[in-house]
Amino acid sequence: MTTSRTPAVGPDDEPSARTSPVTMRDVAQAAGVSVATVSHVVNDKPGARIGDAARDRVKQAIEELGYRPNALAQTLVKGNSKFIGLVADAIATTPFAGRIIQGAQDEAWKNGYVLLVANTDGNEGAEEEAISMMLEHKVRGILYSTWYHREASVPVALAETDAVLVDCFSDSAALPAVVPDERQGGRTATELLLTAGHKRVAFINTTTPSPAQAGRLAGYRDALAHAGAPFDESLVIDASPDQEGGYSAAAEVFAQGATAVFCHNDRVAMGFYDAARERNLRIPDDIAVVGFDDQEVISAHLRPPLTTVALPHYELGVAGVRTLLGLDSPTQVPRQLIACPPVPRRSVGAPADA
Amino acid sequence: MTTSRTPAVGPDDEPSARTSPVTMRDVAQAAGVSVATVSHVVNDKPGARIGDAARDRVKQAIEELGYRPNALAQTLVKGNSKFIGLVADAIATTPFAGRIIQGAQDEAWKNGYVLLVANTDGNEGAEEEAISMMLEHKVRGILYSTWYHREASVPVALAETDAVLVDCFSDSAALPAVVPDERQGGRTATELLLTAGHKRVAFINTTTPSPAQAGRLAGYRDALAHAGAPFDESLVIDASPDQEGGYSAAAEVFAQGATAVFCHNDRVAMGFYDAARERNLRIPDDIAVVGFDDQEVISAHLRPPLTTVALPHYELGVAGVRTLLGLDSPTQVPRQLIACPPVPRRSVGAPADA
DNA sequence: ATGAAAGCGCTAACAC
DNA sequence: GTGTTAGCGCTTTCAT
Repeated sequence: MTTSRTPAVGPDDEPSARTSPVTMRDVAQAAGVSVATVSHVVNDKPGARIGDAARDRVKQAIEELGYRPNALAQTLVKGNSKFIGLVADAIATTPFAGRIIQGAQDEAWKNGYVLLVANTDGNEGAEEEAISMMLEHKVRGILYSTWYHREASVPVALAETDAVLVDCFSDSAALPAVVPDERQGGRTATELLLTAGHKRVAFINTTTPSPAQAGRLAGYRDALAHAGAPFDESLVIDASPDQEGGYSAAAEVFAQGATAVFCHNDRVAMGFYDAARERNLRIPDDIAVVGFDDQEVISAHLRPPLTTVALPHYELGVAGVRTLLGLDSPTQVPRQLIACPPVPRRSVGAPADA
Repeated sequence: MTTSRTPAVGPDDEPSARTSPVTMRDVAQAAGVSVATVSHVVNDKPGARIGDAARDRVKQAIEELGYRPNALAQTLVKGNSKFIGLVADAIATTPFAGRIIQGAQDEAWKNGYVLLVANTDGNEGAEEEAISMMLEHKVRGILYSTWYHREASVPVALAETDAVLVDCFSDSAALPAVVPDERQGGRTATELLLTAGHKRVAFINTTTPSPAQAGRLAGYRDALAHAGAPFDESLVIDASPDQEGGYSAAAEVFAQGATAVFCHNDRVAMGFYDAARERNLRIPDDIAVVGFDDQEVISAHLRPPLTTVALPHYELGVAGVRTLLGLDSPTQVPRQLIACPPVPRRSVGAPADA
C-alpha cells in the first residue's frame, strides 16, 4: 500500500514524468550539449547564437524527455517570482468575491503572473499566516480584498511587500486602494429614473454607515441637483439592507407618493417587489424600481428583471493587479475609483402621468 | 519616475524589507554562527543539538533583521513544493465555484499547502497553459473542477502529475473524482415532502441530460419506493432548469393535483413561487415546495424561505484536496460521492388534508 | 555543539 | 557558437 505516496495516480508504470523529474541537465546530456546551451534555446535568448544543429537536437531532446523548466529554480536565480498573492476575507459568502478573484486572475495571467489565493474569513491570525506564507513564497505583491466596500485595518506584515487594497481602503496605512465609485453609482441609478421622466424618486437607503450608504446618497443628491429637481428629505427612507428592509420600507415609499424608487441594493429591491405585488401594483407600470449591486442571481431573475447598477468586482480585481504591477499611471491617488455601470433591464418605465 | 519599480509603495525610505531580502546568511553573520546552525534553529531540527546561547543569538538576529525563509529555495532543495493547483472553468459565473475554492483552500491550508488558482472559462488553450504553468511550478498535484456536475474531457497534461477531478468525472482518463451524490440528494429532497405527509409529490425535472437530471430522478423514485408510494409518471414534469421553467411547469403540477413539488433546482422553485402567488396559493399551506442546490441568495431570501437540498461545494473542495493528498482512504473508487444534505426552511408543511 | 561543503535546477557572465 | 563556472537561498551529510 503506497497509497500515501501516489494516491491519485493510476498504474505506477506510466510514461515517466511524475517519477522522474527531467532536468535541464538531462536534456543537455541527451542532446550532447551543455546546460547553458539548453538554457539559451529554452529561453530563446536574443543575443544567443546557437547553431541550428544544436538547437534542433536540444528541441528534440526536450520533446522526447518531456522536459519542463522548473519555475522555482528560475525564480531563485532571477530573484523575482511570478506570484501575486490575493488575500480575501470571504470568497464563498457571496458571488462577489469570486468576481474579484476572476478579474485579478485574468489580469495577472495576462501579465505572466499566477494568483496565490488565501481566504481568511476575516480572522486576524489566519490573515497574518497567509501573508507570511505569501511573503515566504516571495510574491511580487499582495492584493488585500474585502467582500464589501469598507475601511479595513490592514495587517502590518503587508508593509513588507507591495500591496494594494481592493474594495477597501485604509486611512492609516498609506496603501493604494481601488474601490467602487459609490457616488457615481448612486447618481447613475437615480438618473435611470429621472431620465425616464420620474419626478418623485424615493431612495431606500441602508441605516448601516458605510461608503455605500454615504456615497449612494450623495450620488442621489447629485442626480437630483443636476436635473434641477428638489431634494426632499422625506423621500429618503431608512431600511435594513436586505429583503425585509425593502419590504417594510415600501409602505413609506407609497405614502410619499413616489412613482419610482432607487433601492440601496438588489436584495432591498427584491423585498420591494414582494410588497408591490401584495398591493397589486405592477412594476414598472405603477412603480419603477432600480437596485444596486447587480447580484445577477437576483436581479436577472426577478419578474420583471431588475434594472440596476453593477458593482464592478471584476474590474476591481483587474485594477488591483494593474496598480500592483504599476501598469496604470495612477491618476487618482491614493484611492482609485472604479465606475459602477448601469444595467438596464425591465423594471423602469415612464411614470403613469407621463 | 521609478513608478514601474515600486508602484505600490509609499515613500521609498521605508524600514528595509522590500529593498533588502534578508537571507539566512545575513542572519548567520549577525548571530556569529554558520548558516547550518541557523537552518537548524529555524527548522527546529529534532536531532540538532544547538547550544542555548547560539540558539538565542540566532533567534534574536532573525527577529531584528525580520528574516523570512525563502520557501522557493526550500522547495528547490527538498524537491517537493507546497502548492496545489486548482483549475476551474468558471469561478465567477456562479457563487458555486467560490465555495469549491474555499473548501479546497481551507483544507490545503490546514495541511500546509497553498492554492494556485487558474480560471480558464473552459477555454482549452487557457487550460493547457494553466496546467503547464502549474507543472512548471512543481505543484504537488492539480484539482480540475467544473462549476456544475458533468463529464469532462480532461487535458492530457494532467497525467503528468497527481490530479483529481472535482464536481466532474471522466470515463476515459482514469482519474479519481469527487462528485455530489445526486441520487441521494434527490431522495432526500423527496423524503422531505413524503415525511411531511404528502402523497402526491410532483417533480419538476430539467430536460437537460446530466448527472443531476438522471440522479435526482433516480433519488425521487428511490424515496417513493422506500415509502411504498407508487411512481406516477405524470407527476414528473419536464421544464427548463430556470425560473421560467418553474413558472411554466406550475400549471401541470396543479393540474395533476399534487400537494407538494420537488423542483430540480432553486431557480425553478423561484419560478414556481411566482406561479403559485399568481394563483393566490400559499406556500407551504396550499402547496409544499423543495428546491435543490441551496443557492443561498435565492433560497434563504424567498418568501417563505425555501426548504432545499444543498450541493456540497465546500465539501467537494475539501474532499478534492484530501484525495489528492491521500488523506482519505479511498472507500469509493473511482468516483467518490459527497452527500447533499437537506436544508429545512419554511416551504414545507403538512398537506391540507392531513 | 557547530561548521564546511556539496548540491537542488537554473541563469548569466565570461572564456574559448 | 558553445562550454565553464559561479552563484540564487537553502538543507543536509559529515567532519571537527
